[in-house]
Amino acid sequence: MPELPEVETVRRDLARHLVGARITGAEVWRERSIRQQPGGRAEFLAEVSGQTIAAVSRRGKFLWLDFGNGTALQAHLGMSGQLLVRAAPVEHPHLRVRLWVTGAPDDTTALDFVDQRTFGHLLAVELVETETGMVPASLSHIAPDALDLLLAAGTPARQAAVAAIGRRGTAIKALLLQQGLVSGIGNIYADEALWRARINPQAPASTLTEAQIEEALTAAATVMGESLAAGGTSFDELYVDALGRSGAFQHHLSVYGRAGEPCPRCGTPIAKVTLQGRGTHFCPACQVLPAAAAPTV
DNA sequence: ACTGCGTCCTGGGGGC
DNA sequence: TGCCCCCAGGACGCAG
Repeated sequence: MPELPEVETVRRDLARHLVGARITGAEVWRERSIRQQPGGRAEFLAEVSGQTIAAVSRRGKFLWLDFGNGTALQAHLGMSGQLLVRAAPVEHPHLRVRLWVTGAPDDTTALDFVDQRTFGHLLAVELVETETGMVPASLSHIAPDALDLLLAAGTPARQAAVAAIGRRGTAIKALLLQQGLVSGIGNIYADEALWRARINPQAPASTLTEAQIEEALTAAATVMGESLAAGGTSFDELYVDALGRSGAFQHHLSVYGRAGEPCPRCGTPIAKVTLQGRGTHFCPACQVLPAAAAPTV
């Protein structure tokens, strides 16, 4: 499942293979993959055709091909989306959209959007100016991402994120997943970050200290940084980079997908519960609920 | 305003 | 062997 490290890996690949290229045309096989385009297929084709890719940018799990003229092609990979650069057309059962390009830095002639579960999407958008640069207008509600917040430790943006989280009575894990508070964290890295910070995922954020919330954010940024260095996490074929290569960080996960296995820190079997509809992994011994949040029986 | 659940979608895997 | 049901989850919509 692509989260920040996986999306950033893809972004870097796309920047290397596509900056300077011009989109000559597009084919849409699955209308659902461009479902957010108000004018549908015709508008999508008109907006991307003829555009030159000036840069590839990212915020959280969203990335966009910046056309350098105030417009862009936004992409979200959802659960199973892949953006694959091709030297020649490749058949794929889950190919949803193909962009044809010319003038790439190498032999790339196509960018394929492959998406088995179709939770991802492409959307031609306009960019708006923000304090962090030009971003798609459709993403103005998406917060700065976790890696930005790490770099900005101690700054007002980070303090604001910590305060906004600490005000809420919701389980800390659910808040880490809310892209409007801090972006880029998904189910895997939320579990990993909270294990590293020794915080119970079900703990209401308002029962945590400011230092604990800081630690959760720092842990999220740290684990995602490590994953980025390993090319991301690939559980199956659903995540690969833009050249189709798998990542390696799945071998370094401490709790996610390891229910019943010993906690790497204390040996206690890792527990798995459902929290707001999401599989949640934690060590019941290392990650105890704060007394203030303990259930009153 | 905040909270939490349902919905979308597909293929793989478990169970019978 | 075959079939059916459940499961995975990011973002958003909606009800309470």
